Amino acid sequence: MPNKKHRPPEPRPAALSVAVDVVLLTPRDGSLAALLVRRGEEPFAGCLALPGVLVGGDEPLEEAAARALRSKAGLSDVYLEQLYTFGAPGRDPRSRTVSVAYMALVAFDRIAAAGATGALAALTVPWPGETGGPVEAGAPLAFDHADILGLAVKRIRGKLEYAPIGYALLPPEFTLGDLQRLHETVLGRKINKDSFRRRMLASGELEATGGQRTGVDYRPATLYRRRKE
Amino acid sequence: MPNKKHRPPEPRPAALSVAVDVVLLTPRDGSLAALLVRRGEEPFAGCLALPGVLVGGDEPLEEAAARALRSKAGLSDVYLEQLYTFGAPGRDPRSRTVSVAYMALVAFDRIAAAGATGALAALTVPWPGETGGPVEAGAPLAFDHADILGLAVKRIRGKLEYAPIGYALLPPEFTLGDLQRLHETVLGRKINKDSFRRRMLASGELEATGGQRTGVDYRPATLYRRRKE
DNA sequence: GAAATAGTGTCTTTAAGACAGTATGTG
DNA sequence: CACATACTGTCTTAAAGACACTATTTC
Repeated sequence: MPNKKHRPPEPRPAALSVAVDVVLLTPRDGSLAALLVRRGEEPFAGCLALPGVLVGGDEPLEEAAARALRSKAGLSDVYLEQLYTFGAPGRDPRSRTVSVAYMALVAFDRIAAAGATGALAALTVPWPGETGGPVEAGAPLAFDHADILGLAVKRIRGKLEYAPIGYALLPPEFTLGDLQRLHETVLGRKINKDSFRRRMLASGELEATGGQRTGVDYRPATLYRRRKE
Repeated sequence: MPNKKHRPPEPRPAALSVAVDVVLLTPRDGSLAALLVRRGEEPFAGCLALPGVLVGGDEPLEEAAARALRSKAGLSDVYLEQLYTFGAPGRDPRSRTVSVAYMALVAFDRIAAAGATGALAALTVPWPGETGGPVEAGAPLAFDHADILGLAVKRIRGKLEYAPIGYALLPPEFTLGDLQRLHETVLGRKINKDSFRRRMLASGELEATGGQRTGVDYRPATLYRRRKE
């Protein structure tokens, strides 16, 4: 009988609000940035927040996440991955809301191209640490969105080590230097060049196009594309 | 405009049911087993299911998961970790229910000791694959619980490679052989003895007690405990 | 001594980091 | 030519797997 704490009476089941929030990350000027929208309504009116919507009664979670991106940022066809579910009772002061967070990584161009249609407001999130945790985004974020953002960055950095993330963020043909700079941006640190080259070339993911990068001040680099197979 | 599919009208926000389901894993006779309870009610009456409850209106998610274990299996003080959230519209035929899955790993003794009080019904899940995916548990599982179980096993196996999981499942003093057998049980495959010994001893997590395993038919092994620090 | 597991020592392979040195474009 | 980056080759280190061998208990 190790726990003699007072137990509350069995809670009665209740219908709760279910929301999705989307962390859309993008490499921008050498560091990671996240898409944020400015809230018009209370609570947290005027604050920055992750794009999110309430889930419809017959709507799949991932579809709701896609809808959030579409309606708040004008973006479609983004690969979304579930991140974590946040459900602390006080996280939304209005009513109990459980939020399923999703994350995605897209090239900045796509956000910029869609920018006109959406209500998106801010884009740069200076990222201090390396290990995750709440994030400072200049302005304070609404709700627990700083925690969500922190977890998202931690997750994407972890995935980069074993998953072929990032090819979708580069043009069809790219150099190993491009790829390394992208990885460094996502990871937020320099990585060893020799080891990176070896690892990428040994992965079998790359194939040389035969072409070279032109229009640069220095020795042109071999262009690669991601192998189809 | 890459996507010209018909878009449904914006769904109206709705209050949904939020549940938690708990995957309680335990090493048992050399393989992983999961705690399942037999459902009394429709739907899926008579089927095996993961212990779960609906989340109370003011109840944290993790607390609801602990309550599920307490009420359906008589277990308290279990370390729970959020696994994934399942929310496909058809997963519960009665009404739209989003389920936040949690997982835990405990020693079989604790389940057996609590067994009398709970309504627990089945305990052994023969585990076929290594990579996750839906699971056969002998009997068909209710709802999408086979998928949840599959993801849980995949996750615990992944974590074993870098996290000091498992010490809580052994008595305070144990041999390297005990620890290796535990890892092999969780992973579902044999692992290299030499490498395992080196890795464990080099991890700094272990310290020799000075004692030896007695009462065995063969050379007694050094006993270790997990280092406090 | 046989059986069974515990534990040690060494060799090979693999991957990462370090670093020297060469190659090739621009100014 | 200097400069900046691309690329190659080699050395070292660390960790994993393989394997041979020794050690210590019970029967």
